[in-house]
Amino acid sequence: MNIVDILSGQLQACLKELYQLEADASSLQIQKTKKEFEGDLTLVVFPFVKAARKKPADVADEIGRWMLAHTPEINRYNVIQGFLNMSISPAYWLECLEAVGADPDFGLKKADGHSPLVMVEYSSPNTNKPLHLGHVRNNLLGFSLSRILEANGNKVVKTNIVNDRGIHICKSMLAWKKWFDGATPESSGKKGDHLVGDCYVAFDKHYKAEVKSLLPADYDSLDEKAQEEAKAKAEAASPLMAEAHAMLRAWEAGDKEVRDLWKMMNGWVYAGFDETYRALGVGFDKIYYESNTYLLGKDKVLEGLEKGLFFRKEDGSVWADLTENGLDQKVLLRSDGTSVYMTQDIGTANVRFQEYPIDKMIYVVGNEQNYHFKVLSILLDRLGFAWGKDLVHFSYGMVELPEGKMKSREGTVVDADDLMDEMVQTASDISKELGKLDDLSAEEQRKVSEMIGLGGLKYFILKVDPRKNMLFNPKESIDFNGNTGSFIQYTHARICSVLRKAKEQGLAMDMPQTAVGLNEKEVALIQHLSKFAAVVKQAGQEYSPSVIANYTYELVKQYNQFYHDCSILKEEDEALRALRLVLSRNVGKVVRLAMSLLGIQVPDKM
RNA sequence: GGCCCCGUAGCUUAAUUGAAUAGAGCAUCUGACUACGGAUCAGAAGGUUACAGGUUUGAAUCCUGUCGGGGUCACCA
Repeated sequence: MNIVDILSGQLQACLKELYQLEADASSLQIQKTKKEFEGDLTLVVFPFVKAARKKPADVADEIGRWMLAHTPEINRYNVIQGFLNMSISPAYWLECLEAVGADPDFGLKKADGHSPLVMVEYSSPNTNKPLHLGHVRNNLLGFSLSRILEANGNKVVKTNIVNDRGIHICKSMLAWKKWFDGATPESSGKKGDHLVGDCYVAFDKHYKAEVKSLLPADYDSLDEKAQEEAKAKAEAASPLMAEAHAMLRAWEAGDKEVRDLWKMMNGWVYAGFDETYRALGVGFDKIYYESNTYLLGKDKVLEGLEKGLFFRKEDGSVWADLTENGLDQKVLLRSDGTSVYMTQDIGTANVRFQEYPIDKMIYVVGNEQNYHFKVLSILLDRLGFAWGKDLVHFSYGMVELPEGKMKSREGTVVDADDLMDEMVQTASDISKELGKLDDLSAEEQRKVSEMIGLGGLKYFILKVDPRKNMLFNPKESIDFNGNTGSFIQYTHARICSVLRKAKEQGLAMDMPQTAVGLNEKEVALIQHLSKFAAVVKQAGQEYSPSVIANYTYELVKQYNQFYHDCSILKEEDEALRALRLVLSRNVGKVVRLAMSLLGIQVPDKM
């Protein structure tokens, strides 16, 4: 049992006895004692001062005396103003340390028959261009989130909805037909998604040139408003765009030639995406395609219309009135009866619910769609989906670059594949320069470089609070100092090395039976270590990998301080050495576990 | 303009959701190489948490206003 739970149980009894207070566990503020004070855990007593009708320090002292008398885990206490600092007995910390090693699933909760089924949607790419840095954040968050939810005892279905239809794909298709001379991934030596992305860029280039040629001769001399109008007119008159729209209509009508081209080009893209996903280390349990689901929401909307949940305007379009929720009206079906984005999401939700008994749905989608998901939640709830009201939009901020924003038009996007290659290459270069991997085979060197390069990238992105916009600096992310993935990986590799040497020398690595004294740093380390389970739980509730990341960094930092403070292998006191080896092994175990929740591999040697 | 999010050291960022002197890393400066892996460790310096009020025993955190940045307000997805 967690020490905080033990203390909070005792404190509840204490408060009842002393002040007749019924305090629930959540109202007790137990926190780690600041390092400048003596003690391990601190109770904030201010909330009880009123009921006790005494000075804060007196209340704290009274509670402290009671706790010391009734709680074997506490061996000392001191009071500073309204803060009660309690010291935990070393025997308890040793028990904790042993518990970490003894439980093979330490910190993880297994799913059982009663576990909720959570579906996590993430990635959701368009098939007209390759994945970029923004997708990387999405994929890493979605994947890590799924792992954290699993660690909390949920059954998780990872899902991806691929936006494989629409005008943007037609643009790529049209460009390929016109200007690419039958190029294929094989013939061009390009990854399929990149080739299709090139087509898209080519369309945009030609289209822009075309629009420019359609502008009136006196365009430059017009005022701003007139320029806008002239431009809109030119865009509307563009034959290229008209052709793309014609293609979309042909696609929707099931035109064989268009569909075949569409299938071929999407096939290229999927092969390319698979490669990127594999490199990133993410995956899915179920993939939905929008070409299969984009017509589905209509029935649900019409059903809602019949029930009087929605209303029809004179022109035939169907709307939801959200004014009672403080929002405005939202269109659900166009006047020609066709679906909009929102309708599709309703349809997709319906299909998912039929295929899986979902208890909770989590959408990992950028924060520019906050409004959309607010509306979706209300609509699903109205339509009777049990999880509609509580659907989670795991909203994350944009990734910016030191040079400014990523704009696909200006070519300042960072391509996911290029980025990963670059990171791995940098990791390899630095390792070689330092001569770290000299005794490994070329194959092992490549693997380790991959782990380090990708680990740096993943950790850099995951350690930041997902809600915030973040600045990605490729150079800093591969830094080997400070709060970085490689620093954590390095420490893990060194722990492995220590354990290897201990084994070679035949040193004991079991919990000593005789009493062993613990110094401050060791206690702090064990205390932090034993917090792991609580951190995983917290991360699951907040849906935030950054909680795990920052915890792991703190643990590794503490270990390094402990490591430099003592000679583990050269220690002469056998029992103490064994204890320190156990400590090292358990830190290694927890680091490996925590990193696996982030989807980051840790090498034994690097 | 309406609504939503954000503003923390020069830079990148934490803060157990309201607690003690706001914690790290980078960069800068100083120290430690008989290294069980120095891709390390110890230390210095750097803050009126955008600003102004308010609530509270206590505010980076909650409320109001101002300024600054972003997003969103399509019969696009």
